Amino acid sequence: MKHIAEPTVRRLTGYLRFLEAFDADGHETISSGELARAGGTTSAQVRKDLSFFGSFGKRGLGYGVKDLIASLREILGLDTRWPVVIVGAGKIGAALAQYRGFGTHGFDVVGIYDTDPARVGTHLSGVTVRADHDLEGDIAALAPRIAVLCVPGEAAQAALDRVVAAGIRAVLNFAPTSLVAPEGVTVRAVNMATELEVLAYALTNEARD
Amino acid sequence: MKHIAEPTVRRLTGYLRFLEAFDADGHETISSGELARAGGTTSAQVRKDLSFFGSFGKRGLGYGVKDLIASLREILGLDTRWPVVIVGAGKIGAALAQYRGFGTHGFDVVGIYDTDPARVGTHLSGVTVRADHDLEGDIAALAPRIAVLCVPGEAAQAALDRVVAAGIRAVLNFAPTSLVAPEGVTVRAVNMATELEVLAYALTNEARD
DNA sequence: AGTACCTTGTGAAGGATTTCACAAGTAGCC
DNA sequence: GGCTACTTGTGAAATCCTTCACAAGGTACT
Repeated sequence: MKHIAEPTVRRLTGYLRFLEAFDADGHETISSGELARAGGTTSAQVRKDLSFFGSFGKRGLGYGVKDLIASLREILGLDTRWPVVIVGAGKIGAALAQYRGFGTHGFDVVGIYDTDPARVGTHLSGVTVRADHDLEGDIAALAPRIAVLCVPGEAAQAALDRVVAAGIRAVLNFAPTSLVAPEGVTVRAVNMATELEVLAYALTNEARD
Repeated sequence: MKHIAEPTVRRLTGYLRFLEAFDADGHETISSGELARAGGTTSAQVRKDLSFFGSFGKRGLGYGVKDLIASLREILGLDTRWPVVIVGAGKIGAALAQYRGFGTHGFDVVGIYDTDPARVGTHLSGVTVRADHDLEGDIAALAPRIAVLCVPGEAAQAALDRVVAAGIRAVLNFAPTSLVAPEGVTVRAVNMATELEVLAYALTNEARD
């Protein structure tokens, strides 16, 4: 498969989310134009995005909602469940562990780790916080594919190095630090400070009229 | 000013964050190459990014760390403080209201709103949760420039419409829904589900070797 | 003052992504 | 069956973004 641009993948996830709601509303088919309006893009973009993976619609009719949902799930790799470990049981880590949307989207929290002895042993909706030195052994045993880093910025690079050494190849980083990862490891960052700063820039510089 | 690409702005925030740490370590100057390594890009990219806004370095020497921090703060609009309202005092909204990094990055939470009477009146590190019908009046009185939406997906579009009608032009959306906003309003989304799905895609399709 | 060595700033080239525009396919109706 | 109306899928064009490559400017040292 040719390499697909990240913005494309990101849009596909948006289409999927909208389609699920659209399906729940009882709609049978949808056109690229409707999908575009919901996803904040254009109909040509929608069709191009999908065309990288095949041909899913019927000319004159549009796309079958349920079919397209199934196709997108398969494309995105969501036709299977993904075990996830959370590193760091502070405010963010604890909130994530209890977030139910995790499970409903196909991701299972199989472990959460912290260095603070006061947190180890506490329960967060079904998962028990374990000591951080259990991390490597648990990764070997439970084979999670994704690690979510919820540690302070100073500790983030070290945490990344540990999970990568233990075999993890995909990381979601909540620490406000940019991390360097070896080839073959995908790291994505969720960073409120960055988003707020982009907004501040927009307000400062892109004032219209 | 010519329009600046969003990836550029995003990288600038990363440079700023790294420079602050680099400054705290006592460094006086930095080269585009060092900045590039920290930001996961190339030296040419760093120089090009900065060149859109002027010329900040000394040939042969690099950039003065403190000078560049000041320049970036000004470029990004962070040389002033930004009042922010949070809509929704559930788990995420409450966590954000208590998040201290908000303030240290130049953003002040001036109000937090919820529809649930059980939450109204509770205190979250210095800010009292107010009833959602106070939102419009408070926006008029306190003139926040940014709204952070922490409401459930179903309520997000309505919340956006309300803050936009009240005069807000920049919105950070934590709800897992893509929102449509009128021209001139910048909306950014923070969405863990999307990021996890991008990781699932990467693991599924971009396996190397 | 001259030489060696660095690093910036930037046009130009290259590559990637988005938009355009239209042929081709499908349904519905008379 | 023929006509109309609609929508997809996709090369080609246009736009946007990144990388290249090098002149120009600066320091340090002899």
